[in-house]
Amino acid sequence: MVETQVGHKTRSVEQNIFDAAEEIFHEHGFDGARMQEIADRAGINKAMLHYYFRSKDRLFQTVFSAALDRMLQRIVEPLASDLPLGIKIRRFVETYVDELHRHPKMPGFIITELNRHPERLKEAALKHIVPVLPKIQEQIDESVGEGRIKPVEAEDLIVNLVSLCTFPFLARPVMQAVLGADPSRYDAFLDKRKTSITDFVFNALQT
Amino acid sequence: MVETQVGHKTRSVEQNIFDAAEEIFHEHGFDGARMQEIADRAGINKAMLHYYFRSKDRLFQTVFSAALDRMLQRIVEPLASDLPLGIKIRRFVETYVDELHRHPKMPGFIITELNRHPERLKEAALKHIVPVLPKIQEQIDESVGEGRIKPVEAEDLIVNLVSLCTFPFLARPVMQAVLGADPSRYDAFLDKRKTSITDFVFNALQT
DNA sequence: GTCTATATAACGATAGAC
DNA sequence: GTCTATCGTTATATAGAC
Repeated sequence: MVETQVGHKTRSVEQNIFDAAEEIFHEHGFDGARMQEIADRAGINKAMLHYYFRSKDRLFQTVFSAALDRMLQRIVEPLASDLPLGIKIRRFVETYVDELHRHPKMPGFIITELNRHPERLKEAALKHIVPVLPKIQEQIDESVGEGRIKPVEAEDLIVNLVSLCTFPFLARPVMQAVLGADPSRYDAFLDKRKTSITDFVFNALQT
Repeated sequence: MVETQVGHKTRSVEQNIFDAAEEIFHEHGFDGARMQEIADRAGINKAMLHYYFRSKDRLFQTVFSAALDRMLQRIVEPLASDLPLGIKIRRFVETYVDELHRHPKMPGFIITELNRHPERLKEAALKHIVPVLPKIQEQIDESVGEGRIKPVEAEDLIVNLVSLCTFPFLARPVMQAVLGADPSRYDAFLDKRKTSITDFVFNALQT
């Protein structure tokens, strides 16, 4: 019983550290993050960070891998399903934009850190995403054969979808200012885009 | 003549420092950049950086403002012209993607630093961009009235165009891996997108 | 203007008591 | 496991000779 309690307590502290590290790293990146700030937010001492994660680099790796895996999963999951192409696109945009609303800083975090250290992208993280491309291409070719949509490369279609959804979150400070919108109006704009992106893509594909 | 020489020499050293700082800041961001590395690349001593720019923060501000102004100009210039909407779109995509090929790291640099310090976005930088929106909206409404294109918000169209062009450069490490492409093939993909983006947008607008 | 040498502060990490 | 105290290093920035 004592061991179980200790076990639980340990897991809990480790989780507190992870959660705190996630917030700080997502906000400031690796270079801008301070171990002291993570410790403060976790409500523990700086030495504890090293006790549980040995080094700043290891702690970061843990946070980064979790973020990358989560984002890739959120992108692949709806695209890998067996739904018809149109439903699949609509479903992807809705679920992915919702995810971005929940974690607006994740794409910027991942992209910045990956540009600075491309070696952090492990092969394993991509295993489930590569086979999705040929599958989508099949669906496209099928619909094209039936004369229902215009021909398009699967690569382009997916890159377009992800770009249209992600970029307005990434570039929020500039875009919000350019559109002359306050934060809540820009949030509304982002959410409204769930339908406007879908319409835009559907129109582009329509024969 | 001596003063002129000194003047030239001074401007040249200052320019060397700026160029070096630009490379380092664009690559590592503010937090990751080291004054020593900038000095090394400029071929001068670390103390000189402070002699010419007083502090790391001031040197960064100079580099950042230059980057932001340049990017905004490259986006606004073709959009603010008097060309017909279709030509304008094609022209924008071509010139903007070319600019991105020349400076692939600028969008990531600007976006990262602006997310961390939104206060760095001065009102002045946006003065020339805000009036562009109503103008494009006019052009859209006109073409819609003539039954040549589908109705669309100018905000959405511009955000879509910038997203489609910029994101594949921003997320290069992930996207290149996902598409299973080597660097040169991904460069070809990016360049080919100049026409595929234009086609995609034209199709989306087509009645 | 340009250098060397150094001040000052902050960071990641560890030692050692409890 | 958790703390305090501190080590060793590195960062920005400055002082002062030339």
